[in-house]
Amino acid sequence: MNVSEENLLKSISNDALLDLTQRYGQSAFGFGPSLGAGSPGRFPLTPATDFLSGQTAKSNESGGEHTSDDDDGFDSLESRKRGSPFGDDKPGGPLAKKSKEQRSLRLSINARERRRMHDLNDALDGLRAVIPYAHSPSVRKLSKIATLLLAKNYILMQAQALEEMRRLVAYLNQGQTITSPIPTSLAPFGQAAAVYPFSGSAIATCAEKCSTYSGTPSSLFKHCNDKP
DNA sequence: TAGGCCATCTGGTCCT
DNA sequence: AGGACCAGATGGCCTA
Repeated sequence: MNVSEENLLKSISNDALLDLTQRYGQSAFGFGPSLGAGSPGRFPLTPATDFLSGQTAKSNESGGEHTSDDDDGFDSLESRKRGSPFGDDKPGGPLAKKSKEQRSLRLSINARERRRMHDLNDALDGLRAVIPYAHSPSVRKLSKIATLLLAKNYILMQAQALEEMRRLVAYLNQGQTITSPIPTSLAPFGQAAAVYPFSGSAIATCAEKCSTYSGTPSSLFKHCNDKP
């Protein structure tokens, strides 16, 4: 991945954070409105434990979700519905010339693989559910690769936010007081503005970001219906 | 219509 | 031996 793509993901994740903040409020991120009156929504802290527990719950769900679809009936049905590229249940298919035992084994392996991929997709859906991005019907579902890249960026940003908070706590523990509102030049929050490279209006449109990173040949903008 | 994304099948490899 | 994992191939669907 090149540098511009990383910048792009940074912009997407920050936009997504703002989107969630606006729709669900700061309480959705695990801290109250009293923190940082001068920068509302700038530091959406999600406790790592919550994030992890949410994933675990989803993982358990998906684990027991597909325990009954490993029969051949499901196999054929799904193959037809999705459009099996090999048509293995047709008379002229590749499995037709194999013995009944081999065919049965192959169908069993196919069903297992299908179930495995479904579990993987369930896990990806769980990841999409906890990643802050626009979940509205007008926005296309994140692709698999975009989901993974965005999740990575989100984790990095959360780690950075946590580090900033630690620094702020350490700063406060030194016995110094901070007047309200917190000046943007204050060290712990100074980097927040650097992370979010767009206007101070706190609502950066997709169009704004697309124009900012217009030189980036990336398919990740496909979810954006607001291109300039 | 081309390209992106996806689901599925398949054979190979590794692990238990 | 059986299951998990992986990558390649293939075809369907959707969008620009």
